Amino acid sequence: MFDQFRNKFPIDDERWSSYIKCFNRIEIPTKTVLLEEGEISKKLFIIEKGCIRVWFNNNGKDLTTQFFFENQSVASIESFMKKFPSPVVIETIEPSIIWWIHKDDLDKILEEIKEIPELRDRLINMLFERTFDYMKHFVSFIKDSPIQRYLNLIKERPQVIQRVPQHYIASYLGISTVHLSRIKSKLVHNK
Amino acid sequence: MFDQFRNKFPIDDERWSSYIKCFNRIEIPTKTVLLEEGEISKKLFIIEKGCIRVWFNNNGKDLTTQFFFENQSVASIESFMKKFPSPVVIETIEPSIIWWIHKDDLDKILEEIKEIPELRDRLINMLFERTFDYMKHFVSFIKDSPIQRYLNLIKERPQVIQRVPQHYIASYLGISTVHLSRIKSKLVHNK
DNA sequence: GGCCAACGATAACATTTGTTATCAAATACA
DNA sequence: TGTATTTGATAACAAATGTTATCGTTGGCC
Repeated sequence: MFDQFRNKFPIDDERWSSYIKCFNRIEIPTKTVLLEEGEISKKLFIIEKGCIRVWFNNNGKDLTTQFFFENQSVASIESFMKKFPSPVVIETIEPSIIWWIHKDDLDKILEEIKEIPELRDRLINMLFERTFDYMKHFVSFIKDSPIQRYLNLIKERPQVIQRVPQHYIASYLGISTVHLSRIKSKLVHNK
Repeated sequence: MFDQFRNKFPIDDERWSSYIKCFNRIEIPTKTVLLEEGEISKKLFIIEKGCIRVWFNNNGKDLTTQFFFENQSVASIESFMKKFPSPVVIETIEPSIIWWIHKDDLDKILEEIKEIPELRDRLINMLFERTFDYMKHFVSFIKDSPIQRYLNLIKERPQVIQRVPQHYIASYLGISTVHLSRIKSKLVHNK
């Protein structure tokens, strides 16, 4: 899981393994909740295998805001950073293998590797990689029609189309499942 | 304009006035464009009097993303920070009195006052004050109906309702002017 | 293998929202 | 002051989207 970082930076074996020890590996089934709404996020998750969605409850309907797959890291960023109660739920949508690290340990590691800024930056970058996409997704709600959002998704994140059940995709696009079905059928027939 | 900062921090008169000199005061009519789409933002604007809207062209329609009033500062943040071409237009919607400072001068000042971190932080905070609201506005597109967005606006930014022409408000809410009219009339009659 | 739940398509109807056109009121300005 | 422009309301119609219900398919699980 972490081999991509090994050998790239001057860290001796002891230190490396002390870092690795901070990570915990769990195997969990579909629909396992990793972070509840209202809970303060203290763990960062990294996906070895499987798929996670992040969503919140909006007047009884779930509204999916993000999907994550293998090698991506997941947290309720605001909650994790600022110790707010999380507005969102983090939940698996496939049987998954997840690594997690406690915020305290992560902070310690980040503090310790200050001397190797490239590694530190690369780590931080990896952790918040998806934040930019997240923003883009928001803007697309303002700019684009549902059909356009769906086409963007096909183009930019085909994994989502392939692996995620359609009703979660509908919730991500902000439309009803029926309407998503209609859009798909229109795309097949008219084109 | 800048008196709110004077006397609060230990800066001698010479230095203070050298800073003030970096700011330029202009009086401009309604519909003056302060930053064009595609231009690289090099000026930060502060409003002494008047009102500014930020918008972009989306398939021929303008889509307003933010409004600014007295004592707020305005820039196309991404463009200003990273020297990207600006995706947005910055334009007055009232006859206005604006102060502006060039990015180079601002950077110089921020560099110089590093020794007074409180002032530096307060300045930076002031500059990016509206970014958080901006985010909130995006989320509300996903969570709320147009009626709800309008009610939120009445509650949280009554100035916008009072001072901004209705078609700009509609464009900010992401609906047609006709629909905004309908919403208003529904609110008056049903309630 | 059989059953139950999850998933997805589709139809019928309701509601929301956009479009176009028209008119009245307010405002700017020559 | 008079006229043109901007602004806002409303009606009539069209398009987009939601809701509810039904049905067939798939897949997990005992």
